[in-house]
Amino acid sequence: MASIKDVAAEAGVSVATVSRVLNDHPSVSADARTRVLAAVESLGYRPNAVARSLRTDQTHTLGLVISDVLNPYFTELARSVEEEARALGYSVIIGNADERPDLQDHHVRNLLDRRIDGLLVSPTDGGSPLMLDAVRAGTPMVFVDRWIPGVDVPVVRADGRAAVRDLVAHLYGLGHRRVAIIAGPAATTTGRERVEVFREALQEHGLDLPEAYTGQGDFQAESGRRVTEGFLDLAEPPEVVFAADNLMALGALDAVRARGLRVPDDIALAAFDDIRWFVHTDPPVTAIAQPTGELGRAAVRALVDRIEGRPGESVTLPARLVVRRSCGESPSPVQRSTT
Amino acid sequence: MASIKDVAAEAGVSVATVSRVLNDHPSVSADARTRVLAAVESLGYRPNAVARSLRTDQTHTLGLVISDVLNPYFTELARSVEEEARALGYSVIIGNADERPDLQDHHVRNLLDRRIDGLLVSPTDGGSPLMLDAVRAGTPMVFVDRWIPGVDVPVVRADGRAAVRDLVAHLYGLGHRRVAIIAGPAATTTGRERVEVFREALQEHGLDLPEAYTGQGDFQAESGRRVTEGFLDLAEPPEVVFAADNLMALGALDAVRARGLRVPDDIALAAFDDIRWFVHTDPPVTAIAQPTGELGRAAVRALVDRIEGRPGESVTLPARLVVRRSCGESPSPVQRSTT
DNA sequence: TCCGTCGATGTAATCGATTCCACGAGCACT
DNA sequence: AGTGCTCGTGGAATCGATTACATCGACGGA
Repeated sequence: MASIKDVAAEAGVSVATVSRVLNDHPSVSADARTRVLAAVESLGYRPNAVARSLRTDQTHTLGLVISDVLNPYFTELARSVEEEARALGYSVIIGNADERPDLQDHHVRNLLDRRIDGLLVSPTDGGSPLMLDAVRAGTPMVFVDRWIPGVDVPVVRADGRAAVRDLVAHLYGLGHRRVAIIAGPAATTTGRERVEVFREALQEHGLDLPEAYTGQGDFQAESGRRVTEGFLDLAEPPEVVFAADNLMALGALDAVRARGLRVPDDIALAAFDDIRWFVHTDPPVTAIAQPTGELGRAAVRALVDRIEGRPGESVTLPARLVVRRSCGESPSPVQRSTT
Repeated sequence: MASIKDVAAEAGVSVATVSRVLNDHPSVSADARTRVLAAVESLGYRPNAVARSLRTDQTHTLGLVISDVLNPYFTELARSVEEEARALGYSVIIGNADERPDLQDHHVRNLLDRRIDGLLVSPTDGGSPLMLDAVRAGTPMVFVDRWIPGVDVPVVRADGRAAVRDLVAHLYGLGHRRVAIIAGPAATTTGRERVEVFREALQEHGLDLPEAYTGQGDFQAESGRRVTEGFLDLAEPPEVVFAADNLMALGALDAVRARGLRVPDDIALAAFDDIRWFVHTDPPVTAIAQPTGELGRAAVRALVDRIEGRPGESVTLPARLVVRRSCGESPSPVQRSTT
């Protein structure tokens, strides 16, 4: 592959001049410029990004460590992140942690070794020493969706409080009283927070969330299935199950279907995270929708701000309830969506 | 960030010795080794992958350019690719072409500029000059799922011929005679091939696939919706629609639902690519399942073989039909799956 | 005419690693 | 004792870019 030296030789100038043309530095003659460009063209020269990065100490690359690629919420996030980054002149390297702290660390280490300019993370756990070190060392970082409390890093996330309150009101209005949750890992902020917010909202209606009705999941489908099985095995199963993410809701559907039961007649279901498929499931699933694309874009903007020396602020956007049929038919015509 | 020089100074040896320890070269004394390792530890030193790549001309990185991240088939593929690559000591950089040739070229160029060791592509079109140049220049490459005919690059893919034949037999057995397809872009091999195979299978039953019943889609949901609308507007709509991928099937479901019609009573539906959600859609969708994970792993193995100087062969694995309820109830108990 | 300035260019240092080559010490063999 | 190993080590070149600094010619003003 042709290097800058080959171009210089072909154009009959020095490598410095070639570099100046390529980075459109002002002081280069029109004549030299055209000769260099012709040489670039004829050799099919492309600058070596590795060499450039070594010299300039910039890779124009962002690292994105997401919790689970198989989760449509995160793939949509990844997509919007890449789009916005591209618009700002950056590329993105994605690492999939698969909800495993060790894999998360593997990817963070790998990305740091590659000297990415900044890191976007939705942490799977309470904060590995590795990540804390990176923050301390001054690596530009932004948390998205989930975060690590007590670390001075901007957080871009959705606030589900109002939507969860709407959901509980909806459930209450349909007559449901025995309500259960499939929680995410307690090591994650979203894992804890969604349970707390849900419990508070229930209390406002005088309902509580007993131990037996809080199942511990890990945000992946299999755990949703397992926890739901447990609920169905209880002497008095819940009337509704709220899954803290879409994959655990999928697992819950699996469990219900495996027993030959029906949603919502035998047991109702709601989920955090709305995805396109929920419109077409049997029945369509009531869910809390996050402004996923906007979150991804805001996170990139915050990170690039940090990288380029501007402040880079936290952003919180509201989530909203999308009512469908999985919790039962509304007696009154409340807001109903089919999209 | 500490460099190899800092480590050398701290350990009281030369950079050459540090490098030897790090790459466990045999001829280095036990004493020097322990001093170096201690220095590495105390400085928290991590080798700069950028510098290393520049010197060795290896990045230990594979590029993966996929057609659409929002397609669960491709995210599953991406996941298995990353897993296998990691096992073999490589990282993966994913580029999402979003079914757009220009974006595909953008990513290919970006990856080549980064001097990735090899490229895994499922091309969105018939072959951009850029990609052909890369092949000619000797970049190790492997096509996965889709390929470009006439280019000497290993192809790892599923053969859907038998499964499509099974599908047609199934449809025929259920009494369907007016059969339509939502095709993928003619510029892609899978786009063309699935139509041809389907048409051939129909002919074996004496059925044909008229022009009006072959809709042109682009593998994305919106096109599936649009084409299905067209079918439903016909004076004599088809009895079955076969979508050439899962996203177009989703779009078809959208169209059917928007008219207040039901699958399979008003119109039956089948899809290429099976995904978890198809079990829970209303109704569960009959689909052709590819061995996605195995394809991803085989593709990585073939690519790494090429990179490391071994042959690296094409692989074709069979797809299989998974019958569910979206084409109507089987009169006879044929193979039926609920998973 | 001379000097200062400016524009265009080249030389060489530099980034952080790897690796070829040279060198000295220690040891075995003759 | 001299020769020829091997082993451990350091010096320095190298990868492909960017960029500080030096140089040189032209030109304008005094």
